[in-house]
Amino acid sequence: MRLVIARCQVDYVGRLTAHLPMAPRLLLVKADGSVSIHADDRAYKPLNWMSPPCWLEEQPGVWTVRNKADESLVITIDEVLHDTKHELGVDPGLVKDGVEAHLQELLAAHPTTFGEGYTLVRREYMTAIGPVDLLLRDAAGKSVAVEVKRRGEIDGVEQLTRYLELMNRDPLLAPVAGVYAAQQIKPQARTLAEDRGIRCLVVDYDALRGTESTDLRLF
Amino acid sequence: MRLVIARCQVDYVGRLTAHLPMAPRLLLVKADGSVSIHADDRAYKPLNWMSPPCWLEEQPGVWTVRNKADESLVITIDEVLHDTKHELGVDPGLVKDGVEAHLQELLAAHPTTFGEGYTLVRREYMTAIGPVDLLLRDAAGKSVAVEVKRRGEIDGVEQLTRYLELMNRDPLLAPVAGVYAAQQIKPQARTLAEDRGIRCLVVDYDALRGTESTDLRLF
DNA sequence: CGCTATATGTCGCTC
DNA sequence: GAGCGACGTATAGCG
Repeated sequence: MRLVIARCQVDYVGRLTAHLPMAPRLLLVKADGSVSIHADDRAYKPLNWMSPPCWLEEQPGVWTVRNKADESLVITIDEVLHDTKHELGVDPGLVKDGVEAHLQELLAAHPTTFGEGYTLVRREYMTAIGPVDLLLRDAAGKSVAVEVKRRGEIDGVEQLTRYLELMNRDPLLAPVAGVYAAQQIKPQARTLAEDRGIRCLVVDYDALRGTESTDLRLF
Repeated sequence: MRLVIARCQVDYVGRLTAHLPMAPRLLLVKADGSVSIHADDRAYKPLNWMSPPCWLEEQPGVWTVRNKADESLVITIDEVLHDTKHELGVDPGLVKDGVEAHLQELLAAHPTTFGEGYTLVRREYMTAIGPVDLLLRDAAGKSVAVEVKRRGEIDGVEQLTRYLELMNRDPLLAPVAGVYAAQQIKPQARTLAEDRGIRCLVVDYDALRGTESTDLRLF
């Protein structure tokens, strides 16, 4: 990783055209060839950048970064204030906990969370407009489509509504009931869901994980 | 802006829980108090971060960054390999030249792109739930609502559907037809749109701009 | 490689 | 502060 502090001007031409007037900034050149330009505010977002794969051509006073799509980032350097290089190696990577995938996994493993006698048919059940998170059958054998979200907001209800509309036209599945399962459901989302006959289920992630470890202890 | 290269371990507890094992990384501390942790790849996204407003408490070997929502980032530092500070001042900021607004503008100027005899009623036609990008009338005088997007995805169809539902309740407008206009329309979005009776129109931005310059030459 | 859903999305605007 | 839409969204996962 190379760290350069320099007075520079930046011109991006690609999906849009953007220009940064001459000023001191951080230029970050990473081992994968990517380049980003940071100002002294905002943690997350660089002012400008080029994602890998891309190639940096360095000439005195002008850096040009290009990618396959012929987007370009031209960095005109007026004065270099700092320039160091550091070997970091490959990062072991981030371990996340509490994301949607894990929640879906837990619910798939414990379909009775949705009710007595519920069984799992499929995770990621494919439809023409995308995959339904969980397809279950209730005790009576009726199809139940489940949309899983960490935070239940209105767009998740829309998503499930689309799936239900489509699935209910399939005579092999219909009638299909809908359940919106999330760790937290916003009032607006709940109102819309219930108005459409979709059941809302607030899932206690820690309790579910607890069940999991209880199972592990039992067997 | 402070640049620190250090062997560190990071633990984030907040909207989710995340952990980074001990490894050398870049710690970026900005003037606004924000902190981000970068590996030697990916230009855009830090491995972990805390956005401003937030506060860094530095103790020997342990940095703790906290925000109002009581999210926390704990950085355990094993070894500091580099530590420099640089005054950058306030950035003059980015100048963008967008595409999206221009596309709407071009279509408004050339309503016959949608069909023979089409005329523009209004751009940004206000409804109770937001502005419709374009309101047109076809050759027969029937209302046509247009949603313009650079890339046509499914949420644009939902948006247009909501507008159409509302507008079709207005006796002065109804019946209102819908057109989804974009430079590119994803198959999923097309399927949903056509299923709802919404016409999809793929717009050639360059051709349209070409028409524009032809017009300019003619007059 | 292309497509789709997710994101600690972030950012900027309106209400 | 919440809600909504755009973003050069980026990025991961799967066919």
